[in-house]
Amino acid sequence: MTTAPSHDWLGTLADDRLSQDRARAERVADKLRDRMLDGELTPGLQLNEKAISEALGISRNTLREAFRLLTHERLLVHEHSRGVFVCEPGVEEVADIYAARRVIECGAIRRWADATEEARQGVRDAVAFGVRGAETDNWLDVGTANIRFHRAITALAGSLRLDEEVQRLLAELRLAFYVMGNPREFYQDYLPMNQAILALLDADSVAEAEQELLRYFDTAESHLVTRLSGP
Amino acid sequence: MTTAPSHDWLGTLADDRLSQDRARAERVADKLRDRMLDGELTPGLQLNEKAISEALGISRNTLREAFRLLTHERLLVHEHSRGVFVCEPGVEEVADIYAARRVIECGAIRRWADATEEARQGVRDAVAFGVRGAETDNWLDVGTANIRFHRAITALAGSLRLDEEVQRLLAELRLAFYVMGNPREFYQDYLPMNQAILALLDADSVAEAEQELLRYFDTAESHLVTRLSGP
DNA sequence: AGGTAAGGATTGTTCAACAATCCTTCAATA
DNA sequence: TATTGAAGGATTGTTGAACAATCCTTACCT
Repeated sequence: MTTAPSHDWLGTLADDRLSQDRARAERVADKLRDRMLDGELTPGLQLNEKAISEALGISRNTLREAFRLLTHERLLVHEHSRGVFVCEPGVEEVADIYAARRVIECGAIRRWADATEEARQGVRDAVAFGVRGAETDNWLDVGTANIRFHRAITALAGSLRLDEEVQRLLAELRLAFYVMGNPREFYQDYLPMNQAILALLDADSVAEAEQELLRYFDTAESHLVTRLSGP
Repeated sequence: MTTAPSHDWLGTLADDRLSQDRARAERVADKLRDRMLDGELTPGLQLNEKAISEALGISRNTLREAFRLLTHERLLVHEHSRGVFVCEPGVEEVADIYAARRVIECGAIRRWADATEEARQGVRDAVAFGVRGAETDNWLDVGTANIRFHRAITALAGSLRLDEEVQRLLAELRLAFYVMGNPREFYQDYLPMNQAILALLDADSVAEAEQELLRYFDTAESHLVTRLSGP
């Protein structure tokens, strides 16, 4: 065997290994999840086992395993002997999700002073990313920045399990967001709120920041609910 | 076809339907979970697919689905091409779990006034159940009462998703509890704490109740950690 | 119109086979 | 002796097929 040319080679190798290491079902689940969060697979749609497994060139069993993974993430619902469908969160689901977020994120933001400097910087980075997106009129970035912001808030608590749960909740919410047509109209209101929260945090006014965060939840939830129950 | 004799027949049928409807995998998962929480399947143990599927008289596929359910509950860990193992929570895991519980349960208890009367009664019932267990020297009941208490506290927030997450966290903790030999010694300290918290809540001293809850977390966590990192 | 029976389509479950991977053992070599 | 490498067995990963169970549609009959 010949020795490979000295490159910075181990880094990319580790990445490859990581993606190879993952089970096929997980990669399929990733693919489907992307399609769902992009809005290509719209809520309510039924996913046909035979058609999809043939299209992806995998067996039905493997696809079913991918379905199970996404069902656990609450992105799909499984109805016995009927099949799997893309979740369409209703008003109750949205209320439940926001109740959970209120508890988790408000509890996390209160740890601002105790959090690591790294975690605090994560919040600042998320806001900065959103500002840059707004300046360049990239409203898709503003949307992801908003999600990043709330994940950063959660990370202040320093619990991986909490982070995962919030990630699940946010993914589920994105399925509800599809009813919002214009993302700009939806997100442009939230960026200044995030900025305000960060300013309060940096001024060590944690209690006020929490109040502002609660206001955000109220407006965002009612935003969604009126759309869902409206026309 | 002959008509069935008039019985109260639909009730039992619905039950049957429900239990039939429950996938076989879930029943298998229940069986395995019981064995794990009884301490029969000790942390670190590998679960062999072939042996277990044959012992239970089910197919390997069904067993794998049961494994997935338990993996999602974080009672099992799955290592690619190596198999599934019973989780053995270490010090970092315990710290992570308690960080999450602090955020969730403290956030939930603060909703005492806003919660439904039903939810508040759930907390009282859990404490009462523990008291009864202590009076009759049934320390197993005191243990389950403690778990019930914390689930009831969580339920004050009114979010099913939060309830499920806490249930997962508590199940994971029970795997760590197996290192505690004597359950009585472990739980008898916590019952009076729960009583004190309830008394404060019923006196509408929510902030003090939260402080007491935090103290509980501190003592319980250090209890566990010293055992885990000690001998 | 309403109920019913047949049929096709889809999902549920199991099994057997093979590929891919990991672990152990053991021998060879520096 | 310690390390490397290869062979082998054991376990998991994935697939395809088969059949049962269920749902949905259609067409028919009263």
